[in-house]
Amino acid sequence: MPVAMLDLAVLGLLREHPRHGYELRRALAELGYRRVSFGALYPALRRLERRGWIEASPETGRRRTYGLTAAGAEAFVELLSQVDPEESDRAFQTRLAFLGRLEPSRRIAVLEARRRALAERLRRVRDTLRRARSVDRYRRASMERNVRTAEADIAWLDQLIAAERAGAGT
Amino acid sequence: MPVAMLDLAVLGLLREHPRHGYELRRALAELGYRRVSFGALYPALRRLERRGWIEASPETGRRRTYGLTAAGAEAFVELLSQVDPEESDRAFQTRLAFLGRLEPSRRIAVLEARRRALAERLRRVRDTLRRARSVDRYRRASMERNVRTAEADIAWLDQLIAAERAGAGT
DNA sequence: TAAAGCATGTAAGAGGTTACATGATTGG
DNA sequence: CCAATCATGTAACCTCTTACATGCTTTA
Repeated sequence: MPVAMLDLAVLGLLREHPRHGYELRRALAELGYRRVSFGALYPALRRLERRGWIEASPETGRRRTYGLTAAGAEAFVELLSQVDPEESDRAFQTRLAFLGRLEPSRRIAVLEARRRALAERLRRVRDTLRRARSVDRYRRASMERNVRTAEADIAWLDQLIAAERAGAGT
Repeated sequence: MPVAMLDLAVLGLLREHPRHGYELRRALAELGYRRVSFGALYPALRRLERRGWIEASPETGRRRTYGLTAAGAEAFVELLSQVDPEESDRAFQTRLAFLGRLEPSRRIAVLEARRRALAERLRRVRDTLRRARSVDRYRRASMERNVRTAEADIAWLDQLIAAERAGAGT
């Protein structure tokens, strides 16, 4: 069950306040989503509505303004808490953007799950690098980059976890 | 026309020598693809065959062994050379894995196109960071990570480009 | 008044996922 | 002999992309 990150982002944004599709697109861009197409966004809204996670308020002019339902708020916390070990950096970034909306204990669990996943990835990448003797220099460069990036991300997560434990306020 | 990276990887691997599906899956894993599903792989082989880019040699037992055609070799170089500015790190990594198969001048063009795309990304991310005053600390942490990562990747590309210009042999 | 931006949507098609189905071969 | 691995595939479903369609409002 890989969570659709667009769904998570939409729920998270509607948790802040009701919005219509076009407005969501702008907010998503600020979250770092490079222009979500309408062919992705509007069907996603229908999907979430069908599941009872969001609902449209009476239309104001041409706009369909959606708000989060109670079930949606629950689903949001659930989706946000489930870290998939294989999830991409991009997906984790979406998760992180809404981490402040979770209770502190759940936040730490998410950060630690991500840290474990990265540590495992680092282990695998180092292993591949060790076993690969005569690989082409581009492949080697790419593997070395993977090691470097994973190390930097783990150190970064450690900082976030430490700050979280220190119980910093926003 | 966003290039399907799986297609590119398959063409690149078959350029080395003919392989059957199951074997391709193993080779893809070594390239860093976390287990490509058969429901993705076999249809991809059919697709490439339909386009005349690969062809199966007479079957050996249960295996269908595919090789690259002349048209496939041409398509491979074409696909490998076209860097999409929006392409993900993951996609670029696939491209990089086969960069050694391009002529040196094209290699540099690919690396520089990627560098330009990253520089542009960095510019945007810095801009967002500057304009974002009162963002939540997780979002800020994530933006700062983006800046750091982009800077590291640009420096890394600069090294690759310099090595390329120096005309290093494999 | 024309262009750009606001606003919502549909249709076709590509490509991916999971689950299912089949059967041979190899190793403990 | 049973489990794992080799090997190929299909079917249903999901989500995304691009392109198209419509029409209002603001600004140069």
